Amino acid sequence: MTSRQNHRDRAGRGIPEATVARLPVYLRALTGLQERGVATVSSEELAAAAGVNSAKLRKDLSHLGSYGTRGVGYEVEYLVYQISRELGLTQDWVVAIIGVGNLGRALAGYGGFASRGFRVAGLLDADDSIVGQEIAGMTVEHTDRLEDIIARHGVSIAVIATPAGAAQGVCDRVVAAGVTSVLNFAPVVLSVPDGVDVRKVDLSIELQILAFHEQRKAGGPDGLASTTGGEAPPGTKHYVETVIDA
Amino acid sequence: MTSRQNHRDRAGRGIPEATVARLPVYLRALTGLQERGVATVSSEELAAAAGVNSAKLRKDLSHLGSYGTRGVGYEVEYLVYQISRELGLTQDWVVAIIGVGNLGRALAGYGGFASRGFRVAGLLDADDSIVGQEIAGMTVEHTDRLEDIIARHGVSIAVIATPAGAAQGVCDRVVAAGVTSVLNFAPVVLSVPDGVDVRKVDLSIELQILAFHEQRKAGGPDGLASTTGGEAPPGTKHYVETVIDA
DNA sequence: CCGACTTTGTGCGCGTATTCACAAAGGCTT
DNA sequence: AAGCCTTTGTGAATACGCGCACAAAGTCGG
Repeated sequence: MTSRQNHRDRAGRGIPEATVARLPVYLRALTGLQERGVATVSSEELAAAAGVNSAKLRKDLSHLGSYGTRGVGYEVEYLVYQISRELGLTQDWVVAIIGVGNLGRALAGYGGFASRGFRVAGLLDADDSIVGQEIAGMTVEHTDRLEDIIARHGVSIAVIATPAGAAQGVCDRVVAAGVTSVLNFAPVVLSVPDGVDVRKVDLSIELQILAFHEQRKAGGPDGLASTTGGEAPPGTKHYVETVIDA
Repeated sequence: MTSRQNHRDRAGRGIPEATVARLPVYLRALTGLQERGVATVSSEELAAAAGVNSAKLRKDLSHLGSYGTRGVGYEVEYLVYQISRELGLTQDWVVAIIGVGNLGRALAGYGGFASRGFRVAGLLDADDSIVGQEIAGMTVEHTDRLEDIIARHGVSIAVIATPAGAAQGVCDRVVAAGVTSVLNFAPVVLSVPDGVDVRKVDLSIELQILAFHEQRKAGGPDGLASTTGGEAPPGTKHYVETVIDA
């Protein structure tokens, strides 16, 4: 079906999502090696640095048509370039941060933006007491100007750091204004039209996943301070009134 | 092999990881419904609210032995309790935040902790100019006291928000002090002994994944401003000297 | 120039996750 | 009380990701 050439396929356009998610990790490990002056690295070493299986690493790299040298390893500088290129880091991406609360402020000051080809073109907030403030060398602007700023600077990635209630509205607006990638920090499921990518970062979810495993280590939901099997059976309307607020 | 009873298995102890990762999303959607006074919900509705396929939702819920009523749906309050219990949110988990920079401050002020059974027992930093500051109602303590605080408060989850260079050291210390769950915001791969869970939140990686897809939408790595197929062929030492710093 | 050694690239089998599609179950109407 | 209608729970098919293990490829020492 898919025209599968076996020679210089340029790895096809189909890099698995799981691989894409690991490329930034490899890249980070590689730039670390580069700074230490390492010229070549074996899949074993790089895999260890990235915390993955070496076969997985090799398969990942093979997807982007990368060339290692058998018996030697991979040339660090070349790999850095290849991965950067595949990830689109050889060009600049313009980012807008919407919502300048504690988190937005932290993001604005985050060094990881500028250093990797992401340029923050605007900080926006709906709160008049925040608009006009100087943060990380930028002046916070009002969300009224959102469409304007997106258009003028060619923003293609929006970082949403607003309260949950405002997130979907902001999302709709940035998408309507032409943004096709959204990084969402608000604890809501955003709905977007096809063709728009959303990635979610959710502290609360991560903590809950950790709590699950923590509980399991301690002996499962009925583990410790529980009765000797005499819980309220399913169906019994007896559950604790612990209400979890938003 | 695995004793698979077919009646009241209590869903076995084996909830798939992918399911666990979605339970918090369901829980959030459910508490939203609860606040709006909704008493029952169908898998279709809940799935829509959580942004997943309804069959997946039903299978997920079936794993925790949950009981819906055919022809009706699920009782919201009951599901909230079941999921909370399964995730371990019916008990409190004690958290310490290490690293009180911009991000640490934002985390300290994040409402999602207290509201869902996570109690922040300490803010710690190695910088003397930060130690002693009052943040979100807590006094920042020196990392020297880390082991002390973990032991005294029974911290089981450590949130690492230090610079990259300090993260592994801090991680080793908290693990040695008895912490078995780590939420890592530092851009490094932490290595931990078996039995310790680490989850990673990494802004920079998320952005790079978005950039990848953004680039693809624009026509792949060679898409736009590229030559008509006349790139430097692989093997040619010709790559751009764009150096990406740490 | 050759042989031994190292390391890549990948075929293959396995386990997990996702989705469809439908029978079973229960409520509700008449 | 009977049948219709809705919705769950799950078997089965498909897709995906992972890791082993090994042949192919290339280097390096003698």
